Amino acid sequence: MAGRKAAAPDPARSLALLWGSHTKPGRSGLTVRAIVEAAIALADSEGLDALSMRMVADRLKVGTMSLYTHVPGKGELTDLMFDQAYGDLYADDEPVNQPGGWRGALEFIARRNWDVLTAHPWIHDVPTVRTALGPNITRKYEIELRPLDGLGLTDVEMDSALTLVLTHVQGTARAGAEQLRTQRDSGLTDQEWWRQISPTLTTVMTGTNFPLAGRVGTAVGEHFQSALDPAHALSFGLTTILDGLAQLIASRSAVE
Amino acid sequence: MAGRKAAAPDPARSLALLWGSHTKPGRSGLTVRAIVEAAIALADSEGLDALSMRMVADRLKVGTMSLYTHVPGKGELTDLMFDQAYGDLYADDEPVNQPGGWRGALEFIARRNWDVLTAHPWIHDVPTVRTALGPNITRKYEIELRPLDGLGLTDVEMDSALTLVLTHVQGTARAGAEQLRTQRDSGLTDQEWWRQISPTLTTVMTGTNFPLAGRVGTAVGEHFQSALDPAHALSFGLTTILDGLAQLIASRSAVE
DNA sequence: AGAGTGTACCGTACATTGTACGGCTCAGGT
DNA sequence: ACCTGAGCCGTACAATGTACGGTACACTCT
Repeated sequence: MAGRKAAAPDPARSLALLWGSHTKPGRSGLTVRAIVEAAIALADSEGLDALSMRMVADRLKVGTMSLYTHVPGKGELTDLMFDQAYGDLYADDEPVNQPGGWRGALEFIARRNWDVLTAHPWIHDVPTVRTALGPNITRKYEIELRPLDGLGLTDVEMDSALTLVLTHVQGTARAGAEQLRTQRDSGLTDQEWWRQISPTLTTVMTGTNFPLAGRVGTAVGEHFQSALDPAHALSFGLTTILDGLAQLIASRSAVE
Repeated sequence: MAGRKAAAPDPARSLALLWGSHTKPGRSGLTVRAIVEAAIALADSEGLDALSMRMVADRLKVGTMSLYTHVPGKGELTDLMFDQAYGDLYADDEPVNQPGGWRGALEFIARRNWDVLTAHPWIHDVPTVRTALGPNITRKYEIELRPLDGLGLTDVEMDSALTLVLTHVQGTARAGAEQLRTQRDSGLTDQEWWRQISPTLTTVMTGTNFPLAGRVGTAVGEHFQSALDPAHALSFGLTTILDGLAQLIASRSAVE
């Protein structure tokens, strides 16, 4: 590719795009929204790498370069896709309404974020740091902070706690997505793959001595029929993190 | 690109490469090790996307296609780079020797992993699930499990606890790396960038109402001079996670 | 010494990418 | 009826991973 990275070169332009309505169609019916939706559909099934401007254009029965009338480039398009993907995260229900107080709310947040990341695994490949200012993302941040307000935490602590939970969900979901993608690409399940490399591995590892790795790795493999079980990692980590946060919150309300 | 993804098509071949010694040079002095080291050096400074087979070959004063005599493709090369990057993680010291028991050991593990990820940010872009069987990675797993053995945890719990810590470190380091890369690509610090989009943002957000997001976001921004502070996120999250693990471990030894 | 052989090396070619550039075409205003 | 501007798009280019086929060198065997 000859052009730039995936970073959007003009942040102000991106912002305007993000917050605009984009409902007026051109003379062939092309809309920013339609482009974004087509791109998301393709990315869902093919991945972000496989997503090309040509593919999006073909799906919309439009010339490739017509997309550039509505969207400055691929970077901005992925920004738009990202915000859009979080569009109806909390459309039906809110964390703050869940039973179980802040703990139940954070579990709800984790679950919903997990669902989005599972439905749109390409999100992991979007550079997100400065994109976090689209309307849906901002709204998401607002809603997710609510159950943490009024617990005695400082503002910075509220953000840290939320970030911790979201980072955990993202990391775990990413590992799961990678696992799935590898299985799909290779056409082999973890078990089949393991069986295929097993002889080579034993050959190669004779003379080495990794007793703990062997014991624990085997235990994990037998327990989950795989080297990792994302669902288990999610719940184990979440429980541990919430236990830790409970201590922080308790210490704060004790002072109060 | 015309070829396949970044996934290695032949796992057994990859394994043999990973565990081989690769010290015998060809008639132009080319070695697998030299190729991997050149690739790592380039990736460190330019990133994994910018790393191309041509660049590696140029750096080694060799024709591009000569690399393919030693390495099947780019996918396998990144696998090798990955394992190599973790080569001397614990060369001088081991987690189990640290003061502070399992807690001190996990803090040491987190710190060392953080250092590697900071030195080699491209690691975040390597698909890792099935690569985790190189000699250095296996050794790393063995060493990192040691401080968790004998605490009353099951084998699966030991793996889960370690995975939790490593996932946290990785997620946080990734966010930090993304932040740095965005700054470098755009040539703008977070503050400059914020100043640049600020007017557009206020224009666009008039009429919306996000009191919490505004309050907390502002507090975070003022506290860290940025939207996120990776070092703080690392230590906050680690403390919380270790507090949570302490409860699990205490409950196990109470039963014992 | 000479011949033969396998392997290291590499030049060229191709499909695929994002997008710059410049031309075409049509809707709406005058 | 004509002009203008914007939507649309065909072509071109630089860069990518690597398949393919050729070249040249270091051996072994006679």
